[in-house]
Amino acid sequence: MGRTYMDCDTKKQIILRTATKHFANAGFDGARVDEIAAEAGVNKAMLYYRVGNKEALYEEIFVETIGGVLSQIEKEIRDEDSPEQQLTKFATVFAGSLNNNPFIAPLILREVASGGTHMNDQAIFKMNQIRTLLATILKKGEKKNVFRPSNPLLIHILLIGTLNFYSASASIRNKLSENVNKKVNREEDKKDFILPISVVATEVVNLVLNSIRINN
Amino acid sequence: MGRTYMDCDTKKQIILRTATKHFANAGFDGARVDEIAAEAGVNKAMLYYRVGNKEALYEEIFVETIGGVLSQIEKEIRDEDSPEQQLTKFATVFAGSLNNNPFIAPLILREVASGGTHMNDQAIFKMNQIRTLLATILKKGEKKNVFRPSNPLLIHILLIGTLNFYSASASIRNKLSENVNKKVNREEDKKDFILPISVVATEVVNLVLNSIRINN
Amino acid sequence: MGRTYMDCDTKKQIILRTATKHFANAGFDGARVDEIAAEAGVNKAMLYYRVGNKEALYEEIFVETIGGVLSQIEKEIRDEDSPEQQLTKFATVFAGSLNNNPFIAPLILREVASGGTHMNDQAIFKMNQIRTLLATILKKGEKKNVFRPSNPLLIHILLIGTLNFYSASASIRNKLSENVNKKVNREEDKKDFILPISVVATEVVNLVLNSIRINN
Amino acid sequence: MGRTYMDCDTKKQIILRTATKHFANAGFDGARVDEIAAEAGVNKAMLYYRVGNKEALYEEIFVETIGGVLSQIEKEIRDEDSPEQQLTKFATVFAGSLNNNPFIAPLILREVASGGTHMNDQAIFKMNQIRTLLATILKKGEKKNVFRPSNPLLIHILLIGTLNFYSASASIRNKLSENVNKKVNREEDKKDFILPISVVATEVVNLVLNSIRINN
DNA sequence: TATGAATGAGGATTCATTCAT
DNA sequence: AATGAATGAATCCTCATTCAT
Repeated sequence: MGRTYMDCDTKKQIILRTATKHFANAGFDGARVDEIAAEAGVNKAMLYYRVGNKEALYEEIFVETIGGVLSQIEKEIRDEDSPEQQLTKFATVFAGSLNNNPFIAPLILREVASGGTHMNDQAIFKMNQIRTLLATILKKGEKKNVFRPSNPLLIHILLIGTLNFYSASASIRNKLSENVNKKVNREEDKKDFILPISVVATEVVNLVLNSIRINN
Repeated sequence: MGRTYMDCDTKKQIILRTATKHFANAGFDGARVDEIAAEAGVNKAMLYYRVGNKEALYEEIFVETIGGVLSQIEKEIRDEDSPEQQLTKFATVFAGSLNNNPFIAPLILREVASGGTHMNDQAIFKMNQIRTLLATILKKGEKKNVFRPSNPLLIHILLIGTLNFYSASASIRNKLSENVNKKVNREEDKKDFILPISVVATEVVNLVLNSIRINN
Repeated sequence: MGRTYMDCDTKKQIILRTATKHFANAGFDGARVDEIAAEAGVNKAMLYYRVGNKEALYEEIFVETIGGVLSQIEKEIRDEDSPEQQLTKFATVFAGSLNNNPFIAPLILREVASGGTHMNDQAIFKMNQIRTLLATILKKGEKKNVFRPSNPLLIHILLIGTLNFYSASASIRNKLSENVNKKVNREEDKKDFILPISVVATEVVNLVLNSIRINN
Repeated sequence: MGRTYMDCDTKKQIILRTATKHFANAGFDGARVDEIAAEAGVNKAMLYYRVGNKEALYEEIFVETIGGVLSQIEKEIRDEDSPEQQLTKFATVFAGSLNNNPFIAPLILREVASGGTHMNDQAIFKMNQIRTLLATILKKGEKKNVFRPSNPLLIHILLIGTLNFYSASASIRNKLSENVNKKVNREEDKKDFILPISVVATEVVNLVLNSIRINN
């Protein structure tokens, strides 16, 4: 019956969602299969039956997570947009993803920190597609003579690194801000710590545009 | 005899150095005390005798690592330097630290990803001092009328996030570049992936300076 | 199927029985979870799966053990018995329990010696019920004018302390008797050491009765 | 120098006193050599140098403790006393020892519970001497026709078991009394729990005397 | 005599994974 | 498909004891 299929899909989705949270919060080694199964409301053996093992579970959620970001960006960027518009969208859509799903940034940061230990080919492929997408935008701008030549990787890291770091650092920034406000009780300082990520995205992309844009 | 003291210091230093590597590579949960002890060439019980436990070991190496970066920056930045010089030094010295010690960036990224789970007060304090140092440079520039008003946290994240991400992503970038070169065998692309971090630092700081510098 | 349930119960029962022996023989700190699991024929992880941890295991067997004694006494003492009969039964049934289960006395003595370090509320409650039961018998005797007023705690300790001490001291008494008989080889002395606990119970309870009984 | 010797003796005494406390409170397996050394203010290696090992330390304090009780009883009981006086003194002096040194009872109870695992020949010898002493008093009473024939071991256990149990159970009785008083708030009940051990000794010995004394 | 350092052999507990039903 | 039970291989940590000086 369709119902059974739907139930299955749903259950799998719940497992993946729960696993994403645990892997993001605790890392691959810190996450506990028991806890994931319990929180997802499925029997542990069932989880293995459906997913394979911890490694496979991780790979699945990682690809899914990165894939989500990629498809979001691809969906929003139109061919008819100007390179400048496309670059801006790249940053803001990425930031939007991080904002909607707070587990993306920790997952990426941990994976980067570990040198991609747990990334499979699919994950590498999708990460690369994101990078390629940005490079294409920049090349297109160069061709249209609206962007100066630039190092795409540098700009990629600038955007992705900054936004991921900002997104993931929310709770550390909280700690730091508490630490600050104990001593100096300036309201302005406190405000600086709670900048929305959309603003960060805009600022960073403007910085980049100011640098590579060719004005006439 | 001084030699005895030196041996002790050395042994603890070896433990800390080895632990730093393992915690950076595998994270708190992924690191194995047994492996750290074995690689450091000390008895496991000895490690506990000197350090306390895994948590304490981690805290110690984290504070030491962050403290090293901080003191390096503090040492290099002179009062007599112009705000622009100071800002540049902030970025390049930080980048230099990451370059000399490849374990700094992964440690920071993981800590950020975990929301600072394993950071003690000392660590928070030192991280905050780095942030404060940058903010002070920016404020000074504002006062001297050479910098436009800016959000210090934003610039902090921009510099720190980008550089940490770049430093830690070395091996992932390798994977991506291999992936790229399999298909398209352009030498130029390959070059883009092996940019030295000092260059990244210079580029990023120039981006920032172009944005906040007041020209006359 | 019922069989599955029975198997489970049986396995847990085996664990508890084995643990009781080890805790009685070696105390909480002296007992080894590994040995208990091995002797019970279960995997160590299984033991944790079923019981929780060493502390919980101990608490469980202690409550079970004390509970067994209590329910035995409660079962044997009838309302229609005279206070004198009830007091006698209290002592003899308690002694019978100690006789049937040689681990009760060591468990109690160790717990008393440690100040109840490992006793949970349930254990305290059950021990108290035993005490209350005796006190009730004595009060009833007073009301019926067959017992003189007495300190119930004193009589409690007299009965319980003596019987526990006697039960647990079996092997030490053996050592002492060997020691005695090496020098003086009197058969009568040897006999004194192997008095059955039921006799001890009768003697002690008669002592008490002689003291508190009101004769007409 | 005599001073050095005195210092040594003193230090050894401190070690033994501290060890007695720890072995009484935690048992042989629960006691920690580190803690004993630390609390005694001596280096752990020094403790081993002076004492040998944990086993030897335990044996030493046990013999010393039992020996103290024995010599106290021997000192107080006079040949010229009547058997009745001697029996009374036996109980009260033993109770006095337990009262002065709260570690005696737990040590004995634990040793009894473990079947004398850690008792050496000396300890057995001294415990036996206490038993012999009582038996001698009883025999003497029989010969003088003031005591009925009795089982000396039984009376020994009655006195020693009760008093040890009472002494060691102080903190458990506290727990029970708290438990009682939560529900029934009768002052009299509370009083029953804090009977001085000297009273217990008198009561028990009177019970025994009433039973074995020949009245004319 | 005195001590900080060192260690081997455990000891409690956990965890990913599989099995039996 | 689903689950409670089972397990081997760690994993962190401790502790009595010894060593080097």
